[in-house]
Amino acid sequence: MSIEEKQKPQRNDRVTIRTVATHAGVSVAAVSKVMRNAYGVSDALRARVTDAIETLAYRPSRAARGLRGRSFTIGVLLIDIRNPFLPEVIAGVNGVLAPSHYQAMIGVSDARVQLETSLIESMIDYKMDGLILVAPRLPSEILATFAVQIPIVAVGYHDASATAFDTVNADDQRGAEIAVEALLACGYRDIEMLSLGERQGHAVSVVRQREIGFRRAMQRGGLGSSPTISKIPIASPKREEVMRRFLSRKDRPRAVFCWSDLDAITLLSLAMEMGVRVPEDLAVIGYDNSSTAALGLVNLASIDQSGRELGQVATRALISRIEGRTASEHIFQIPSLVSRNSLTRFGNSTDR
Amino acid sequence: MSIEEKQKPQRNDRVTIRTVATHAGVSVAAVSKVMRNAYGVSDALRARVTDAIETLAYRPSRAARGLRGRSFTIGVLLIDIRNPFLPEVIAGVNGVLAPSHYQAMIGVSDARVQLETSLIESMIDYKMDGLILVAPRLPSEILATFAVQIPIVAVGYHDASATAFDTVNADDQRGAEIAVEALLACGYRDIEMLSLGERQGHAVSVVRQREIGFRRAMQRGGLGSSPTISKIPIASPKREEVMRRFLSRKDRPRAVFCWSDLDAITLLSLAMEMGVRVPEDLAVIGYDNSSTAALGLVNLASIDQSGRELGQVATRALISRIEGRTASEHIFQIPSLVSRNSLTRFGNSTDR
DNA sequence: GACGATTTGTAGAACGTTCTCCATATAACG
DNA sequence: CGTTATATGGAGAACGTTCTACAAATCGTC
Repeated sequence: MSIEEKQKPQRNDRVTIRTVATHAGVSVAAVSKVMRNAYGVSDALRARVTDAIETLAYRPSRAARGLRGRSFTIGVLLIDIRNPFLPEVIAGVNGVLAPSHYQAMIGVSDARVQLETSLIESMIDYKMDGLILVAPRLPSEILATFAVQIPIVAVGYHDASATAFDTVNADDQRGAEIAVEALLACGYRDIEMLSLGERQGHAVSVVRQREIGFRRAMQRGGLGSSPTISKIPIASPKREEVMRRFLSRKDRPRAVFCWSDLDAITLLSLAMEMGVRVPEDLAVIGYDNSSTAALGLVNLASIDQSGRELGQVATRALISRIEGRTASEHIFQIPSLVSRNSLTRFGNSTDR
Repeated sequence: MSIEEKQKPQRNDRVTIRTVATHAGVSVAAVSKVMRNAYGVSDALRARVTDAIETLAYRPSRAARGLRGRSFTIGVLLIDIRNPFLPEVIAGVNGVLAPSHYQAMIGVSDARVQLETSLIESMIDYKMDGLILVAPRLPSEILATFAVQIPIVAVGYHDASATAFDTVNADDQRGAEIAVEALLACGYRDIEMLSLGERQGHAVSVVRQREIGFRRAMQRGGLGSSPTISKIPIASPKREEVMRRFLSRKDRPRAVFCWSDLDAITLLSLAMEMGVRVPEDLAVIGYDNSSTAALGLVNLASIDQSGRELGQVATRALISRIEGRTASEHIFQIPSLVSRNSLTRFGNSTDR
């Protein structure tokens, strides 16, 4: 006896392309032609078939489609679903896809390379039409092998030399520069970056790019050739502990640039608890301009990189690639500063 | 000429079950049997096939599997990806699924019934093995028709009388009661609820359930038979305006229960901006115990309903249903109160 | 050593599409 | 009217699995 024993009570007679064909009194091929609006269909035939489709409420099986042709599905891979920046990207993707006949299916890899690989493989095995990978961890060579099998657009993945797939990025180096420039403009000289302590941090990741931008801007501002970059672990318990230690350091810098709002907001919160005044004692600037940062309660200055727009652009690129483009594209968006109270006390006296 | 013209440059010779069979010197059926670990396979054969699979790095096509048998994929449908509660549910689902051979594919309906329907249909058409619907908008009868075609577990959908599908819920009525009881215990008598202004708010939705619980607890506390419930629109611009108006009402209540942290946090923020002190002028209690609520900066009391746990339970229920259970199950979790400064000033004087 | 029972492996028909030929029917043209 | 082009519809072979039926081999058992 196998474990896989299953009963099938519901002999749910599905409406297939054959049902439609019979009902309309035409061949299966004819129906298929109408569905794909292929060449060689008279108006009369089309009308008849369309009618039958309507009355039978026929939907082509995606599984069967995938087996033979295209499935009209695009796969989206997210590293993480907790970071509020990622949902923004999804919103952008869905926005562009909504009026089309494409649909998005999302996989979440939780930053595990193993799972990331298997999800990408699954999406290929489903014969999806294309993939949008948001901040993937896999090295470029691996992505290239996948890209042979399926059109791929990588978002938040800095590899402008990739020829097999497209990339869509905000200019993270520039974003970090803008942050530093803003801090400099406020007169701060003693600046540190709080970055992400990744294990396999590869150069293509947005975090590393921001570090590069940070270093360059600091140098350009004449603040030494190797400014301090502290790493915050992503795991929860140690994370707060490290931040607390940072805040109570007696050589704590006057201003800090965080790689993400996620960290910046936690930092703000801990600062308040520990009696470190922001921005009087410590100026903070984040990255992503998440909706939480915009709250009056939080009031965190941040670098805006419109995830929604990134999602839109990536989707359009993917569709154009699905439709035949083969030369790779590497698109850049320019981020911008959103100044708020965590940077410097402004004119409007919202009492915090 | 059709629009659908596509070139196929990559004749990427896929490793199929046939390749494996040839390589191992056995029949296709034999390989299939090993894959499904079905009855009637000798150890020798199994070893040979497993070897071949290994060396060829064979992965069965999900599309083809879907066409004939099961696809080992379960679909998850989210109304919304912005509400940080939803990602928690996903985390729970992924946690349970990770060690199994199942994978989750997520669709986001953005609360549009149209899109919700078409995503569910797609998932069925992909021959996914089961569906987890998180707070679906579709009426129960419609879900029942879908449930005939595919195992379904609905999360955050109060219909204990459904026989065709399972439901997994936190007891939202009880949650609201707990919130009111907490406010009563603090001595507040003048309590209002800020609920969600849904268009097609149906009785099965969590929001309506919380309203019911709110009403009952208020009555039980002797605070009138029809306590005030204000509706906050979900659309962004009007939303803040309505909240501001609420805050500046001169008959503003002493305490307020928000249907979601999402609203509660915005309210807290606007209150600060407008000089309404929390909790001295207004006590606030939210729902979901999101990570933002836990921030010292926000310090919002909230009802905890562990989305992660909900996701886990739902996934286990779904798997058991996929594996043959037919009687429907309706599972309840009991939410709990997380008390914080927005409710009443506590002993620990974190200066806010 | 004959005969049923059991174990092990295979052939081949689905599943629901797409899409490449073909076979007509009709139009155009000299 | 014959010939060629063009427009329209259909047959049927994939696609990569699963799974039922069946054949062959092995094992007891009397």
